[in-house]
Amino acid sequence: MRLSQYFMSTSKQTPREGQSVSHKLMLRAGLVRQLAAGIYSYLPLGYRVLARISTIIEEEMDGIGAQQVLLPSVQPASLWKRSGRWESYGEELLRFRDRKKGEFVIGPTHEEVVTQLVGAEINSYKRLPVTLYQIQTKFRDELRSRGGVIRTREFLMKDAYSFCRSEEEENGNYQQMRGAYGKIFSRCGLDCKVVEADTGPIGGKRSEEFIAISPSGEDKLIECSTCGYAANLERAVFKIEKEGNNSVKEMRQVPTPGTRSVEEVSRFLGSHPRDVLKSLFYQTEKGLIMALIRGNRPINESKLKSVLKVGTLQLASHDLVKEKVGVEVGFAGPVGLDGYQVIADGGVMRGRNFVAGANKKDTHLVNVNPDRDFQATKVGDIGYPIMGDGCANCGHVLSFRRGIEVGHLFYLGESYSRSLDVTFLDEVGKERYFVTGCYGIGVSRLPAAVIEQNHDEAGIIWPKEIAPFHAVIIPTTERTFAPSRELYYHLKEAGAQVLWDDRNVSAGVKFNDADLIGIPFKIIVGDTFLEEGKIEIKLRREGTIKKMTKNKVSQGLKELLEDAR
RNA sequence: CGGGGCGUAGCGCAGUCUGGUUUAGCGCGCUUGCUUUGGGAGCAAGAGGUCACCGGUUCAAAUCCGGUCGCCCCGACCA
Repeated sequence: MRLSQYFMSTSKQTPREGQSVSHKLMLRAGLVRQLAAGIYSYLPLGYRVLARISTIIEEEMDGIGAQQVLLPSVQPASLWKRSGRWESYGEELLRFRDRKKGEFVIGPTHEEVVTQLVGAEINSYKRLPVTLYQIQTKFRDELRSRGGVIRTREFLMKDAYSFCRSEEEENGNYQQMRGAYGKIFSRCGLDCKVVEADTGPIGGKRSEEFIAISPSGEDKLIECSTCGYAANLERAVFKIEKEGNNSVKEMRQVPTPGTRSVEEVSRFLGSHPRDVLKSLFYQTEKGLIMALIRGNRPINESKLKSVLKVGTLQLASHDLVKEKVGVEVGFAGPVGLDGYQVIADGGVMRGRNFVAGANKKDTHLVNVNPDRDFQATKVGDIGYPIMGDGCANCGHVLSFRRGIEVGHLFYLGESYSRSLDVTFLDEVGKERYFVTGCYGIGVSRLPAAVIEQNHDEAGIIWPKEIAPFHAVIIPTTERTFAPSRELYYHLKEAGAQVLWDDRNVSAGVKFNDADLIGIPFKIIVGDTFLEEGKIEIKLRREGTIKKMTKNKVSQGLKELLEDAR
């Protein structure tokens, strides 16, 4: 491609919207442009990267026998009503009506469509198992998009769905898919960690995420370096620190004027936050409940939801608590609290002599002890891990990292085939529900994740498998323009993906643009060629230069593409 | 949805507090010409603006007041 004709615009300045490294670089390199909040256009350079990533995905999916399809993004509401997600998916599901007033959605995911399709086509165990996949645009009406292309409302996703005869068969499928995902991300040049994950609104029994490690990622994960346990923070289980065997003391009231937060109370009374009981009221469909946890640990609301077996959960407002319970927030506690469920974190039950609200303004209780002074309705794990917590398997101290979720594996079991009532006939002629799994990759988020892990001050450093072009030919002076042109046509004919920077600008501009857009190799035709008859190939990542005669360049490039990452 | 910020040329910004000194300015980019060309060149001449939108106050509004919309960041929520 001649650069003078290419629809590319690079910029020295970062547009105001750019915050994260990848977002800034994607805008400066002209890969994407924003059209509206969370909605992006891909320019030729950005699209080429997506196309190369898609090719890798297709190769690996085809490699494990998955078959590519294309499903509609506009889907009838009736299908979503059947699965129950018309109600449960919430505001994120974009709904609209057509001219005949029929209700539709823009698909945020495709379990309904694909399950319906397979159910209609396949009636016999003889045609199972089957895995279908597509690379297609999804729309989820996120509350807030962020990080450029990392969290958008419209995005490109690879989604695969497998239909099996048995759990065992689906397990095998899951493992194959997990292997393929590992290959895909490593070919894209990503350093990923596989973690146990929360299933979210997709549902199902078990899931794992591939997280691309990056400090600017929005997901947090914990890892154990000893036994290898790794999990998304949302899902993480952990071992709580051991407790000293303190003797139980006599409970008494103390005045604590104006100290509401755990921090204020612990400072006022000179105790550690872990010895203060954080008592929070939540509003649920089962009414108001109190969640109880030690003051140094945040509450994990999704765990709380599952302990309570409720679908929605919201921290109750100060006014509501005052009105219903008659207590000022900040002075509420479990002692003497009648008529409300108290859900206590496991850690609470092990402690002794806590500080807790006295359900009386400006007053707390000290030496509060579980069982003696209050009863928990339920005890469960409702906390997030914090620094210093140990691995649930081996007890070793856990470490914390951040990352970008790039892939997600779900073992669904029969959940969708049951809710949509699709079945096949097994070997003995019995009607059975399909055992399914679904598998996603955030395709349009991948370039951002790759850039987060592969860049320097000058710009992007594309791993060679997903680079938009392998090399850019740069004539540095007018006198080397003609030989560079000759080389360009020669390489193009040999099948190389090359850009030819035929623009009438200084060599510095060409070098800087080539670095910014991250092309792996710069093929420089300059003074060295005039003086020694040698072309230089400069490696983007390493910065090293290889010199060779003009007729060796084609072979040289081929070799470089094979060994460099 | 709660909190914070922003909206002036294609992009980045100044001007807004304290209304009039501006024909709304600067840098980058863009166009034309000449000179340049191994790491973001120089000179000269140009093009480009409903100051987000609607309404109000005023002799006078980018500037003050009210409303609306859009976008970004933190949180909540979520692949």
